[in-house]
Amino acid sequence: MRVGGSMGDGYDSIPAAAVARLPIYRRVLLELLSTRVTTVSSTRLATLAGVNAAKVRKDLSYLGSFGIRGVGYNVEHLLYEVSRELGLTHDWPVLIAGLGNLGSALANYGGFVERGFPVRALVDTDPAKVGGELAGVPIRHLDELEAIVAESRIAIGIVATPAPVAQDVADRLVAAGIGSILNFAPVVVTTAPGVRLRNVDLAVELQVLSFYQRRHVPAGAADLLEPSAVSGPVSRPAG
Amino acid sequence: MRVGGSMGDGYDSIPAAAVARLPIYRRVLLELLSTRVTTVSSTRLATLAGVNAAKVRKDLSYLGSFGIRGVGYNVEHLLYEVSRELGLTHDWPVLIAGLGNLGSALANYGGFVERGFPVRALVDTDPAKVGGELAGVPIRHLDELEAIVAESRIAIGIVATPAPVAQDVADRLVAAGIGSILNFAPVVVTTAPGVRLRNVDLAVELQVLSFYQRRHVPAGAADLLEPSAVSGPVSRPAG
DNA sequence: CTCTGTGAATGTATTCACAGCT
DNA sequence: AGCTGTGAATACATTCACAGAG
Repeated sequence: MRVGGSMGDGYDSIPAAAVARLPIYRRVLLELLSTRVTTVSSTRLATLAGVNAAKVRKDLSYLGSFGIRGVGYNVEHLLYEVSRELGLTHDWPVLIAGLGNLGSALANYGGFVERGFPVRALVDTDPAKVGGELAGVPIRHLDELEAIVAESRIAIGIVATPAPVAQDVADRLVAAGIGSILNFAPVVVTTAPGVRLRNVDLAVELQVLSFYQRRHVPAGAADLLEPSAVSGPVSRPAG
Repeated sequence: MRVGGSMGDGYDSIPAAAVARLPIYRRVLLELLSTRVTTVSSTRLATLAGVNAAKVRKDLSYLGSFGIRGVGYNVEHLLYEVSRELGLTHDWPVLIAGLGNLGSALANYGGFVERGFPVRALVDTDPAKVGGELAGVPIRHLDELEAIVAESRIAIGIVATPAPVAQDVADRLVAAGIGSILNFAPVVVTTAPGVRLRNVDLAVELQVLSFYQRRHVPAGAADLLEPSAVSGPVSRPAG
């Protein structure tokens, strides 16, 4: 994936790769807590998270020394520490900009609110949509952004617009004072340094799978691309 | 991120981190092609992809030497080479298992078919859904998996079920002969070696953003978690 | 004896910087 | 001159392996 370097502020002492795994550990810990398990070893946590035990111990050691040698980690305490490190001791209200197929889907998807990211505002520019609502949240016009961000204390903006307007919308979100942007539009957007930004492409993972499976072509599938006549003239020796 | 190691087959000479970026380059190249640009330098490609030029050149060098010194890369030819390397010279029909909020959303999302992953089959176990259709694709019962996989030449199975049944469904997909699985259920699933598998959590990126923004708490947000009474008893020195 | 926490070792990824082609 | 392709250098991440706490 696609984890960048140190994301701007020079504060992070925790490696980016470890940060990216904390949410997985947190999910496992929540599951363990709900099944009344009170203690967990690095080995068990590793199995449930799909990584190896040394990695779990190293990752958790960046947060402090919360385990007990010979015993393991207290599930509830570790969950608290991981949540605190991730900033998930409180909710982060999000706004979704762009309510096409993907935006609507994300607005209805319960997984965000479940993990502490309630969808508090929806904006679009389509007059047919503005004034309506989705998942119980009113749809307002993109132009009202500043007011919405202020009144709803929005922390993170999710961009789910068509590619051609994604950069524009991201710029407006930043101008409205939003400090973090998650971009799902099929284009890379950029922001001024200081704004936390992630570009996510839902189809990337499929394409990666396709790479690793490419030697097993499904029989009978038609080719879409051929080495075209135009690519021939590129002057270089064959091979 | 969340890229694993070498994904099983010992063939890959291309680093996993580079593979994960090829889809981004491909997207940029498609955009350039549609705007009639015929040549692109590593610097320009890097800007559009949101990475640096040295990385672009190194990544592309794993595919071969397709650039022209002093000039740049031929857009159409490079697009072909990248597509070929990713296995995207033909479509990869996918099946979606589980049609709750997320599964339905993915079925309606046009981004998959646009990038060569047509949704050819939908399965669920809910009698109220089976027999109906979504985005023009009939919904069938999970039990018909083997037949569906064979008749529709399914290459990749997408799991979007509730967490408790995700592992079961993944096992059935593998038993039905599917070689790649993309799991969106909020739980880590595992498979026998040889099956290509990616576990994706849509909320992970939000949690990572929350980590990097956690020192800027939205004013007035209520705390959800407190150091609980239970976490106290963990015996270790403070600090 | 069990299991954590962590230095040291190893393995990957990124970046530099420049030779060499156009 | 401009730009690629790539060894060498650096930075980052993972894994090993074991001392030390319980």
